[in-house]
Amino acid sequence: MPELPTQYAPADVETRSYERWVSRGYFTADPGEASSAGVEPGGAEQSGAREPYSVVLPPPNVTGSLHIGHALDHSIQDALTRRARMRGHATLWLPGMDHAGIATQNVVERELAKEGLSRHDLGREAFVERVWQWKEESGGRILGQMKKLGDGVDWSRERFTMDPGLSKAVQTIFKRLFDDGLIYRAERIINWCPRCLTALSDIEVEHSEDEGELVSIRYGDGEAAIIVATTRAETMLGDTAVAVHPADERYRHLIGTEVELPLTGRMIPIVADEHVDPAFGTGAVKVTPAHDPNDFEIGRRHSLPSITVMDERGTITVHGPFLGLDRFEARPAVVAALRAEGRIVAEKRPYLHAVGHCSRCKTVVEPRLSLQWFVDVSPLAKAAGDAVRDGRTRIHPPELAKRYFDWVDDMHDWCISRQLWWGHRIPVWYGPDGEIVCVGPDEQPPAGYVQDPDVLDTWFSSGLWPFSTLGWPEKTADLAAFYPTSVLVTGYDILFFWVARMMMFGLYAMDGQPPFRVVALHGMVRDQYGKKMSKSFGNVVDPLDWIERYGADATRFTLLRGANPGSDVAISEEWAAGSRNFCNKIWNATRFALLNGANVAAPLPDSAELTASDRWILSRLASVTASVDAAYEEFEFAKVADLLYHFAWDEVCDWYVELAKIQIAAGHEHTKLVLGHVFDALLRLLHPLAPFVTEELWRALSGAESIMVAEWPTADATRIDAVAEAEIGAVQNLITEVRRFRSDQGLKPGQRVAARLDLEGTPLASHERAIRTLLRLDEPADSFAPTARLTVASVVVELDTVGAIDVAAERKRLEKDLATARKEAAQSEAKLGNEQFMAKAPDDVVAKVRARQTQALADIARLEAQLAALPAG
RNA sequence: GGGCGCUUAGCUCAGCGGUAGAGCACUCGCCUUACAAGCGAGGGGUCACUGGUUCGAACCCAGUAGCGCCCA
Repeated sequence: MPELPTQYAPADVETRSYERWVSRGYFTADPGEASSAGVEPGGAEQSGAREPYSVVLPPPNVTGSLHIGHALDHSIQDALTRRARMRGHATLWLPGMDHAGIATQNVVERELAKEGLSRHDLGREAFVERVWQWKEESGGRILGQMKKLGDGVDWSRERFTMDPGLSKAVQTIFKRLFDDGLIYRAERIINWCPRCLTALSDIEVEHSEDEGELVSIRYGDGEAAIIVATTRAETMLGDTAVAVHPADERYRHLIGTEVELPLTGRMIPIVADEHVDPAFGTGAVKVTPAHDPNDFEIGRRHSLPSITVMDERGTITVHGPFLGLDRFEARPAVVAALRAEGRIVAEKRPYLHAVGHCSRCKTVVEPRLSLQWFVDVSPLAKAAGDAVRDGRTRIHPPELAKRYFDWVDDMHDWCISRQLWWGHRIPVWYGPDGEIVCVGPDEQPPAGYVQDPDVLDTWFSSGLWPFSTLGWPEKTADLAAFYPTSVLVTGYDILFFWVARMMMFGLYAMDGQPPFRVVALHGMVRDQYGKKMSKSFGNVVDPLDWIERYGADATRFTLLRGANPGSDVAISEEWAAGSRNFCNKIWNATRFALLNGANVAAPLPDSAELTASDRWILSRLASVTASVDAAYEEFEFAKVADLLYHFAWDEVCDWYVELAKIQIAAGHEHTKLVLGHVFDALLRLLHPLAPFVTEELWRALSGAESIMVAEWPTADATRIDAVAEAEIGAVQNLITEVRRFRSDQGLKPGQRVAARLDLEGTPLASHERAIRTLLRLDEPADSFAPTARLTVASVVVELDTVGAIDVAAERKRLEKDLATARKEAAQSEAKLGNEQFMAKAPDDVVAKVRARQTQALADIARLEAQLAALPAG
């Protein structure tokens, strides 16, 4: 057995343990051992069969790095999969990354810009080659972070969304959707980023309340004049109508007439449309079909022309004076020109309104009319909703399911083409005469055809993640064994976009089998004041920094200890230090057990051969084990961590270890077996939360290879022992009371005091030795002359404090206790005197109150007597 | 504008019908041979507000206020 230092040094053990786990293949899943039955996450029963338990890691963006939110997400998955392995499941935790089309391309373009180059200077092929180089570098950093965290992922199955196999999956499903008529090409208004120069889907647009302007403009003159309000005056150059509500009396006479569009001299019609809100502004709206999604719909209904007035960079392309101006320069210029003509009726500035921004670069998104590829999501979204409605997939916590339904039940068609170079190229080829051919993975395009230059949205490939990573479309052993996955662990922030997409594709590709049995959602990591972490605020925690300073176990434990289902996690430096202290506590307690010959090998004796202390801690262990299992079922990691923290520290360390010392000194050899058993179980229970420290200690304790392959403890109900729990509870109570007296009296902890205990006939009778030792009470000599007398639950303790006792302190104490007892007596008396209460409250509640009253009255009598007996002053 | 959630000790959060809890922070005393990253003791809360239901409400219901998130 190696000597353990008195302080746990995480850095010494973490790298070593991790490398050993990997080299021994503990993380590597074996589908051959998995039955196809599947198992509920958490697992209801410990089964003899190697039932599969599978989790796919939500793939981080290859171009980023792991932040503390990832650390939380990973800690949860690691805890679940480590426990599943210990429970005997054929366990897979599959890692990987996604190619993050826009983000990655942006990063590499920025690099190029430093060299004074653009991607066009390199050309598509060379640029993509360059992105792959960056991917290796950036991805490697993430892998290093995962190892530091201790992630027990199956590295042999690491995947990347651009891998050949996953690319084949993309092409396969594209072809299937295309052939089923669920992918189509159409000219629509899409979200366009004029900086990234690509289309975006709805979810890649972030809305914020921004300050803008609301300008009211008079179109036409005299009788025929009509006033419209807009936040985007520059788009008036592309107006092709004014719309009013058909029932709006103010404008009824104008419907069907034409009005002159200022600055342009064009005549545009006034049309009636149900979708105009008569209550908003003047009730008349300008219609710019090429630059607004709502206007586009109005245009379609009324067969209006679309006039595009900006190019892909947001530069005005029409009407002399404004030609070449950026859209934000054009806006004031257009307003000024209108004002010069006396057409500005009102201006409101600043005007708060919702503005969409590119989620990648924050540029204001421009609604743009363009030809793009779309997925018709209606049948897919319906299926995705139904799978949750009928319980094939459970969203946890269930309150969040509503958000999922809100999204999938009202989903717009999904724009999947991106004008980028980095990504999966759209597998559609165009013939010389406008023919369109979708090419499957094993097919060749006809000669002379040209492939669509665009690539697919990254979410298109990450939506396939739960099965493309397992080998789909091939019928692999992994797919058979591990799909559907047991649980998806992710933040509630991407519930609707990523999760919904995986649900849609999984159900579509896998014959109605959803990709997960459970979606377990966690919250965001926040700082100690509940504030969002942000670079500008300077409150960001780097997980690697914490791992270095407090250890990976402490970092993980801090996160898990705050992880209540679906709610945010607040963390701080001080709590990380607290977790480190806890690891150190476990370290030293186990060190104590080892130094005292804790024995794991031999079986535990029957209860009859054990002391009450032994039976008590084993009873507590059984309860705690059962509670931990129950908490895992509900993904209540905070509860798991809390249960084990308190059991380990308050019960095992503070009491059992102290009692065990006394038993060992008295020659109770079986204590070593109990110590061994308790620490063995405790370390195994803690292992999923704190893998490194538990591995190091457990190997020393057991002499076995690795705690990773040890069995998960089972709650032994036969060890539940109410008698022992009551007995030790009484011991704790007595000891605490006497310690309180000692503390009040200013007696130093180490100072020995003579005392007479009368424990005859009480449950404490067999614990006199422990009580005297823990309280440092000597046997009374013949000359014993007590100076103080305490009564604790009918046990009388007389002490000779050697010298005058602090009467004032004692009086204060007694008066405080007396006040508490009186309050208690008054409360219970009021209840017992209440006829309604006596008539309607359940018997056990009445009995409890009665017992409380009896106790309170006894306490009052005792305390009053003690106060009366105190010397004056 | 629509929807959801939150408000409990200084801070972060549990508790969700029957005596208000935890961690950290705070006060006092201790190097008591596993651990000072520790040990012992202690102080601290009209459970946002107003009504209602109930024998009994932090907990259930209604309303009010403040905060947060999502969607438009």
